[in-house]
Parts: sequence; C-alpha cells; structure tokens
Amino acid sequence: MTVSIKDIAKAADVSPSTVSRALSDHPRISDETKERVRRLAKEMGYTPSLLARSLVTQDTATIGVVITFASDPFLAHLVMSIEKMAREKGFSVLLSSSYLDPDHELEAVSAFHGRRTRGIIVIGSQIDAGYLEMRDRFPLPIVLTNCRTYPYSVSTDNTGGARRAVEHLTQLGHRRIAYIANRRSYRSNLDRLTSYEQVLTEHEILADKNLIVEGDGTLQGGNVAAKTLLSLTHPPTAVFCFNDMTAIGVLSALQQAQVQVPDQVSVVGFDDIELASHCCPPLTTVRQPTDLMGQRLMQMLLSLIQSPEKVEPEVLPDELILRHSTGPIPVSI
Amino acid sequence: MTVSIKDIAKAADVSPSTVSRALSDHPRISDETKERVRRLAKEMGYTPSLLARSLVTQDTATIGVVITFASDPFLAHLVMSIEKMAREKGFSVLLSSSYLDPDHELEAVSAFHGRRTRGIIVIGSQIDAGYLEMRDRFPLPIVLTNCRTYPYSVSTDNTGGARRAVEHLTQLGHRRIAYIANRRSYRSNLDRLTSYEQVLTEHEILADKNLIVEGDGTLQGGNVAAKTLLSLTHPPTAVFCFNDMTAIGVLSALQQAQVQVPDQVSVVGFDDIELASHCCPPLTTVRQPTDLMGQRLMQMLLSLIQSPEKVEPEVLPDELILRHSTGPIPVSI
DNA sequence: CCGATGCGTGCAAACGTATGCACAAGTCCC
DNA sequence: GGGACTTGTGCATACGTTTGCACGCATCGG
Repeated sequence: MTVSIKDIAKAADVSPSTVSRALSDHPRISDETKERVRRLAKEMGYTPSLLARSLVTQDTATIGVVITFASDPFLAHLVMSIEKMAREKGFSVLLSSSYLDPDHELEAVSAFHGRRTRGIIVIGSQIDAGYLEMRDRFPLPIVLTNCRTYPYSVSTDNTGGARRAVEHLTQLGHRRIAYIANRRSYRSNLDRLTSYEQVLTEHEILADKNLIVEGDGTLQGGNVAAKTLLSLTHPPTAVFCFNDMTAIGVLSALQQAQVQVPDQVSVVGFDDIELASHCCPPLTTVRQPTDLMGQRLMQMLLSLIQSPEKVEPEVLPDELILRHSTGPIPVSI
Repeated sequence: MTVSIKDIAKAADVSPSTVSRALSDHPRISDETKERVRRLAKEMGYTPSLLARSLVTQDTATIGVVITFASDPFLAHLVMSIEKMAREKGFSVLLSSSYLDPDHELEAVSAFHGRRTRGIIVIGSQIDAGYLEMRDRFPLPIVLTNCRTYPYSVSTDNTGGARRAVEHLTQLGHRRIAYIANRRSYRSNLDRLTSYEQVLTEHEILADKNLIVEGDGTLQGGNVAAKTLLSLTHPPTAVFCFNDMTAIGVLSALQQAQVQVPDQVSVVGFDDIELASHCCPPLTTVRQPTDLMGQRLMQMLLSLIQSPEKVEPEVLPDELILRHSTGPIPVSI
C-alpha cells in the first residue's frame, strides 16, 4: 500500500540498502545515486516508517506524558511547554489522562512502556515513590512533579510560596485564615498545607480545623468549599487556595453571596495562570514558572535517557504576585 | 536488554511462535504450555513491544491530534474528550501544537504520518480543504473541525449559535453591536462573523467597520480589542465575542475602565467553558457540546479508518445560555 | 490395521528499516 | 606494474512480533 524503501530500490534499480544510505546522506554513496534516489522518493511520495526505524535503532524518539486533568489551565500550559521542548529535541509526545486515579495512571504508564517510549513524565502522580519498587516492571526513566521522596522530580518551591502567601495575609492583620486544599494525595498540596500551618503557629494563631477545607483544584471545588466556609459561625477573613482555579471558584461564590473582595475577605491563589490577572478583582497569587518547569522536566528526562547518573531533583523558585484580591483585615469584624 | 518473546521461548523451551500464540490465547496451544508461558512472561517482566507488533499487523492503534493552543480551556477540554474516547477504543494519542501556523501544522501531520498513526484529527486547521490535494502525501484519514469545504469535518452550528447570540442582543434593544473576531483563517470565525452581519442587516442596522475588531481568541486579545472599542467616538453598547476567553478579556478591560456590565455594555461569549458561569458577571454565551464534539470527531475518524465510504460531515447543535453579562440597552445613551 | 482427523508445536517468511561486512572497480604511489 | 587504498554498491542479518503452512504424533472409526 504505502511506498517503502524497497519500492524505491526497484524503481532506482539499486538495492534497498543503497536507498537507505542515499536518503541518510551516507558519504559512500555517489552524488548521482543520491540525487536519483531522492528524486524518486519525493516523486513516489515516500515517507519513512519511523516505526520500522525505531525497531532497529531501538529508539522511538517518543516520550509519554501523563496528566491528571488537562482541563486545568496550569496543567494544560505545562503540557504545552513540555510538548514544545520535546519537539525541539526531536521527540513526539504521547498524552494520557489519569483523572487522579492510580489505576488509570499505571495503565497509562504501562501503555507507554508497551509503545517503548524513551521516558515518561507524570504530572501529579498518585504513585509517587512507588515507582522505585516498579523499576523492573517499568524499566524506563520516569520523571515526576513535586515529589520529594522520588529522586527524579521537578518541583516548585511550594513550601516557600505558600509561606510567602500566608505571611502576606498575616502581615495584613488577618488571623482567621482558611486553606482550601486539594486532594490529600497531591504532593504539592501537602507542602502548601504544612507551610500554612507553620506560619500560623509562628504567629501564635491557633489552628481551627474548620478553616481547612478539602477542594479538588477545580472551579467547582473552590466554589463549594467557599460556601462551606461562609456558613461557619466564625467565617475566615482570608482564604488561601491550593490553586488559581480554586480561588476563582471562591471569588465567584463570594460575589454571589455579596461578600466584597478584598474589603470583607481576602483571597490568594497559586499558579498565576493567565486568567488570574483578569479576574475581578485581579488575583493575588503565587506565580509558578510554568514554562521553565516544562523545560526542566524534559531536560531531566533527557539526562536520564542519556546518562542515568548525576541527575538531581530540582526545585524551582516561585514568587508572590500582589494584586487586588487581598487587603487589610476589615475593621468592622 | 528488555526481555523479548525469544527469551521466554528459551526459558520455556518452546519456539517463539508458540510463545506468541500462548500469550494471545491461541486455541491450538495446550493449556499446560499456555500456563507455563504466561507464568514465565510475568516472572520475567515481559511487556510486548507494540512497536514490533504494529509493524506486522500494520496497525499502530495510535491517532494524532493537532491543536492550535492547548492553553484555551475549550480546546484543552476537547482534547481530553478525544483522548478519553480514543483510549476506550484502544487507541493512544500523539499530541502536537500548531500555534496557528500552517507550517507547524503540516510538520505535525507529517510527523504523525511518519509514525504511521491510523488517522489524524486537526483542531482549528489552517490548511482546511488543502488536505484534499495532499491525499497522496498524507494517505491517511484526516478529520477537521468546523470546515465546510472539507468532507470529513465535525462542526458546531456556528451560524445558528452566532445568530441566536446577536439576535438576543438586538432584542434587548442594542444597535451598536461589536464583534471581536478571531484570526481570519479560523473557519468558525468566518461563520460567526457572517451570521453577525446578517442579523444586523435583517434588523436594518448599518454595519460600522469600526465595530469589527480582530482578536486572537485569547484573554489578552480580548482585552486589547475591548480597549480599542472603548476608545471609539461612538463605542458599542454590546459586544459579541468569538469565544469565552475573548469575552473574559473584555470583561476585565471593562472592569478596569469602570464600565458596568451589563448596565452600560453587554457582553456575549461563545463556548461556555466552565469558567463562563463563574465570571463576574456570569457570562451569557453560546454553549458548545464539547464532549460530544470530541466523541464525534473520534467516531468519524474510526469510521474513516474502518470503511472510508459513507461518512458525512456533521453539525452539532449549540445553545444560547443566558446569564448576567447581557441586559437592556442603557437609557442614558 | 490403515487412512482420516485432530491436536500441539515449529519453521519460515513477513513487516520496513539500518548497518557491518564483503566485494568489485578504479586510483594512487613508489 | 603491483600492492594499498578509495569509492560505490550489494548481501545478509537484525530489530520483535505475527501467522500461514507443514509436520509429527495420538486418537478414532471402519
């Protein structure tokens, strides 16, 4: 059906190996033959089968990316960044969603291995260091995000970022500060939660269990969580959110409940997705270096593919971006 | 390095073909042998190379998806939907971004063909019907979105959706209605623009070239376009936007310029991304059946793979969702 | 007891490419 | 003028599977 190297060989009246060499510009093939083969290849609409090539070179030039939900703009952006870098390095990317389900995740990783991807990037893994014990089951490099217990991981400074965010709120005078979390299985969530608790302790604010609500990193999750917080006898005057989508869900809930931001309640997000600066009010948030993270993930994977030794986990800096969703504690309360 | 069917063959003291048959549960292999081979395969950590299998079966069980920007939530959602359906049907998906650049797009399609994907879905193609003339160059099914001049396309009812949106505005009394477009090369943009113009004509509103501004489907694009509109001597009282992201960019610009929505200006979007209902104010918009669209795209591709005949272009219904970003024309002006 | 049938397995070819090695012809140098 | 080297090409094998065909053996029916 499709034209192969053999077809060209017949047409050019040379052997398949000569065609292969001609097309890859082998020095020992005469210019005349190269010319003829190339012309024929073009005329006959030949596209080399990377499939077959991969089989013999043992290199598919493909990586796999597992993501929880591409619907989160931050994650979507991250995937784009990875794909861009991968393409520049000559790799294609296979994509799969895990929906935060460990079984889905393993299935995806397994499928990638079956397809002989050179390596895998798992964003928001639910398996984490578990991959260490599966080295024989998945004998290919796996890079994770935000996992301290795994040697090949690229993180942002969740601890520092969360710290800066909460300290910003305490400096504004807030003492009833809520945290809307993500699922417990999220590594970055744990780090942010820990920082949150530490800062509160450092400011001698006693923790109120009611002020920690579990969301799911989505608009809807933030929305519901905010409503829960609003219904408390002593609602918070500030809310620190796991991510921007959660925060935007919160803003929406507050808006609906006629609560003024930041006059009555301050809101801080995390990620600094593009949308954050276009909210009403524009969102104070912790900026993650999304593009950089994608690049580093890909670089780490490449290092791992080329020379497995000497790869160190990496922590990228983040930055608190002050906008208009945070302000001093309301005087009335 | 990795364990192959031959290694198992040696260990089980049978031929490679027997191993292959045992693993695929061939009826002519004895239960005893099957059992032994399977156990060995598991013990030795065997994962079949889909690469090699694909080569002989001539079926990679892979499709390619080209997208403009995954950063647009609507498109990201669409990709997720496609990937989900693909997985259910036993396909993996290769992803690539075109950044709205025809060369990038062709490169991606070409790379997919080289990898022998069974078919390709191009979202927001810049080539469109041009693929018809490249049938020999890309001898594999290609499905597009929103392209009427190409036989294998899944669209939403852009014409009807835009019509309903603009008519909604005219019914509210608006006569100075702007349209913030996407790049001209976007098919769906043209359809929406045409409907916009038609409705204006039907209501005997003379077109004002200044009220049609080109955006790029992003927050930023909408933001800039809105500022352009605001600076007009006779600014519009309503803005119809190519998509929700544009609309949200507009809302942000209006907010910043202290223009009340919908009291002073009404805004309508397109897509109904999740965010649309969480804006301030919640956005009136045309809902696209995103999941359905992904499913249909994949279904069409499958049909094309299995039986190339009898595939008809499809147009999916959309729906105007009324929220709070639209209201009657301001009396003061 | 012999041909037919069924069962379990192996051989070999194929998918499309890359590549080490060998070989023939020409060139060069002393 | 003959060995050494260069140049251009082909042969064979390999990558890891699948699969048509054939073969040996046991079973069975007549």
